Amino acid sequence: MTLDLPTLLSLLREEYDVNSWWPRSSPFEVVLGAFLTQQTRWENVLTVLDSLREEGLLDVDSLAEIDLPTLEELVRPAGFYRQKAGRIRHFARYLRQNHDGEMESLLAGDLASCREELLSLPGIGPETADSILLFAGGKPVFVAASYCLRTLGRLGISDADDYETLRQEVEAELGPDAEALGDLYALLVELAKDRCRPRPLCDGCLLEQRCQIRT
DNA sequence: ACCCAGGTGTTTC
DNA sequence: GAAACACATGGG
Repeated sequence: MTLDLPTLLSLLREEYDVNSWWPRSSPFEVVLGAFLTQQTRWENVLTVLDSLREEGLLDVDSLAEIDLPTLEELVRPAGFYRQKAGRIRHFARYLRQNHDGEMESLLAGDLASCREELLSLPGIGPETADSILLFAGGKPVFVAASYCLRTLGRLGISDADDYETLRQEVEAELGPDAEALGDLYALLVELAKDRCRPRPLCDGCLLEQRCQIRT
């Protein structure tokens, strides 16, 4: 029996919980999380988001106006703090300058132009752009992270070898269903975190975790 | 002490 | 063009 994407999705939904992924945060907060989580554990991101919230800085104007050294100190627990602080402040300033500080405005256009605009900003690459489109904008895109590429490859579900190919493949197979696309991405990451625990996903289809597999 | 994490940008062959 | 490197803290 071979596994298709909808089947894998329902199997993973039985195994893992995905409710912790951006639990109805504001779109702007999703953006902050998307920057902060780059190459960083989510627990460390929460530390930063919590302290920003505590300081009352979790809004566009505050972060557009904050002085850099202060923001750097707040971002420090999430690593790469100088880069991330600068990029976050730049995003806040850009949003205020070009979209009246409203994420709804940034996310208003068609998918392709939104994506292009996000990708033009410093610190936003494919994964961050698609995370924002999906989790802040509710747009039906798949975040084809390296985890997804590797895991779907190992399962024999996809032979895509680059980000764009896998993204389009999955979007074509699951259809424009933002919830399904988001769950699949989140669940594949949960699966990857749950390393070194071989797990039968279906008859004759054992997913060995990536004990020695590098991302 | 070493390896990795919900990547991106720059430099180098 | 791809590969290699820089960015950096925190937890296993």
